[in-house]
Amino acid sequence: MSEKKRLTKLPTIRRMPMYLRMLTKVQKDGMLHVSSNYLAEALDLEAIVVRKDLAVAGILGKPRVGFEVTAAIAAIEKFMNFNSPSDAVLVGAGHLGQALLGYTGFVKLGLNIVAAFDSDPGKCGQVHDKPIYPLSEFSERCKDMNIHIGILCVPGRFAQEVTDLMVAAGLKGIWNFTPRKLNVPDEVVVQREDLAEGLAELSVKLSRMSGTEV
Amino acid sequence: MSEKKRLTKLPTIRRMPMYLRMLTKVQKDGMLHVSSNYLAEALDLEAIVVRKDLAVAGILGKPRVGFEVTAAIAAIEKFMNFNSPSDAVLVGAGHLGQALLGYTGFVKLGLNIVAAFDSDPGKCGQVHDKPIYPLSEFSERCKDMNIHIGILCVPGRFAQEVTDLMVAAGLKGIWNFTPRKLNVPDEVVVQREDLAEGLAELSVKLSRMSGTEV
DNA sequence: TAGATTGTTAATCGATTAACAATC
DNA sequence: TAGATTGTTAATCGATTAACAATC
Repeated sequence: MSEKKRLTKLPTIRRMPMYLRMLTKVQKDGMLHVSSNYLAEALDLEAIVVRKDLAVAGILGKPRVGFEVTAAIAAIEKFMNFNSPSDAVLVGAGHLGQALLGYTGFVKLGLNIVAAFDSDPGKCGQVHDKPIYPLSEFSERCKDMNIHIGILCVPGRFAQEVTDLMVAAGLKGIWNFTPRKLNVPDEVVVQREDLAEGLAELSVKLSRMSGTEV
Repeated sequence: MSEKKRLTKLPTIRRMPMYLRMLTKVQKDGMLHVSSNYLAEALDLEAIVVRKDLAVAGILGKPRVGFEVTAAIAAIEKFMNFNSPSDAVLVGAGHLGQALLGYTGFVKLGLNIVAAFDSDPGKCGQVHDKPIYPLSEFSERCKDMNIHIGILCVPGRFAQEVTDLMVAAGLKGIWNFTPRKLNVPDEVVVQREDLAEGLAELSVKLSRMSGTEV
């Protein structure tokens, strides 16, 4: 029903982890309620943005009181499906790969990295309590574990090759940390993560600051 | 002059590194000219977006011919100031820090990471040909080297503390890889890099794919 | 010349921001 | 009650997309 219900805009979606983090902090601090104004201040946003975003996740506040912290946390987790984490695998256990592998915060955001793969046998073994397998075992293990999400941390020149492997193993989503465009079938989702974008933004903001307009 | 000239929109700025990469590749392949259509196809964009963006960087093409590859590369590099890299330092030589330290692609984008710092003496030494100094030497070394950009890769709970150190050392831009909001004076620019945003986007796209609308 | 590809100008779309009545 | 804070509705802003004349 309501098949054509309006799709939530992406900027709002992308802000959800921020709200969740801040609400959790605020909860730890013992606050039972929080105003949009408080959250906005703490997150460098406008209060109206916070209210609109929370409304999207089904969170309504009370005038004079604000938003109930615990309920808001629960609502975001439900809305974003953070409570039923998906298992994921990572390919490319270099520094970046290991950094992601060791980051414990993803589980709270619905992502559970269960294993990594690397073509270098020397990298195989155990890192951050996560097993690293030879890439040759990729397809078999993914199917065994019923994996749907892959994290791509290999050098750019191997990006498409490993992507093909991921698609063949039945993965449905690829988090792409290489600066390459990946060719995938329509039913596979690719999320690019290109640090160069942020760097470009930073340097332009800096030159604007110092007067060297761009 | 033209102090109030229109500021280039950020989305365009963020796409510049992509164009530069693709143009460089195309150049290596021996192409002298390239059409907006070709670039769009290769980068998953619309041709009109490519043309508008390139125009912003001062690159004009010729009907029937397209854009001159070498000139376009030069124009982007000039527009983005990629040719005069800024020296930067990094704090927090964990896995993420080391990954950034080892990534050679930043120099082409105007960022030259010259050293890292870590509070753990065990981490100090040399990584990827870059020196890692004790954090206690931060301020002195930054001033000596006339550094203006800092990359923050420490655990979240140290984020503000190290930020204060950076500000005190005279840094003007901070690339923030922690999920914390940083308090800085007005004249300091902070660029957030929050992987959780991309992850949230990916998981929503995935659930949309599989019918579980969000 | 004919036609591919450009830059420009206008239209659309989507997100943010503003204004304000509702309400606890 | 008075006033802080909400949700809603409308206005603005900015980016993308569409249409098309210009031109090599």
